[in-house]
Amino acid sequence: MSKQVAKRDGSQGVIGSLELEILEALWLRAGASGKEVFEAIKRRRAIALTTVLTVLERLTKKGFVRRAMGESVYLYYPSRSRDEFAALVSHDVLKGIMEISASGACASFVDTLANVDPAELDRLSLLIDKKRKEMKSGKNTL
Amino acid sequence: MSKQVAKRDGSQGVIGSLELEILEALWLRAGASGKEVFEAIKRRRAIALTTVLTVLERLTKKGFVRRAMGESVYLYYPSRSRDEFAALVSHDVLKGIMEISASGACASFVDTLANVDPAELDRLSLLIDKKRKEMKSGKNTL
DNA sequence: CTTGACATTCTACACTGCGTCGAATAAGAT
DNA sequence: ATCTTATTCGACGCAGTGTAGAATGTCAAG
Repeated sequence: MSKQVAKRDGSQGVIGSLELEILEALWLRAGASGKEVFEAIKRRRAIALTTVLTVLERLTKKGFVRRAMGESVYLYYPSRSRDEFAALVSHDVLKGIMEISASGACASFVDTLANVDPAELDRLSLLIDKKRKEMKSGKNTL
Repeated sequence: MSKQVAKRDGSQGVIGSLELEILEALWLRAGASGKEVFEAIKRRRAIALTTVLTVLERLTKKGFVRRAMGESVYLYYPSRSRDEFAALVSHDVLKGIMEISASGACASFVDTLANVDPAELDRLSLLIDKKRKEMKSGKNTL
């Protein structure tokens, strides 16, 4: 139902902060054990091992993390690269926002990108051009 | 703490589906009474008047809607245009996603935009150019 | 002044996602 | 068997959202 910026109704509103923290840890250290991830997070703040394990499990259930038995303990791997992950989680929310107002979304996107990583503006331009060509040629095949 | 795609911890994960539905109603019909909004929503699905009123109040509290006394009943107005709203709610989530991976966010953005509103791609190009100029000139003033 | 009709506010329940863990259980090592 | 470490279960709390009935306020007709 309704546009997709919305939470509830199946769309899962991005991701939680600890989940992300843990993903970051795994991107740095793929193939870490639960305990290792725990140690990494613990360095920054108080947290219990089981908390980390629980979240690791939830991430696995969501498909963002994959688990495999190591020599003696389970090891966790991010199942998507940073880029893939970012693209994936942004898709729904982006779509929802664009359906409200594509131009508003664009404005906000450019502003934010200019703040976060100005150099990326150039690459964005190239991406757009590439996309346009892609669409033009695609049109004939449809 | 941590990046801002996350919910909880202050970032408010976009917006709910009914909230959005009601905002849409107000964008079409600014200055509607609670009852009128209710009628509009009711046309599409079963819902109680008080539900609509409650959400209208929450939206008011969040600053997305403003209320003023009409001749005999309160009237509700969107306090931001579609565009403004879209830009606003996208800002945080965009920032969070870009901090994970700007290039992933860009890729997803272009793809999604191409799907939702291809014509907007051109305008996005222009926006980027404009932004770049703006930044070049701004640099000297800093 | 009393009664109704309508408008607005209060209060509250349910459900979900996420952060948070302790307790229970399993699997080895000694 | 027992001690240790790894993994799983089950729970709690909290916030945001959808949901709406009950209570209260307001005002005009009788």
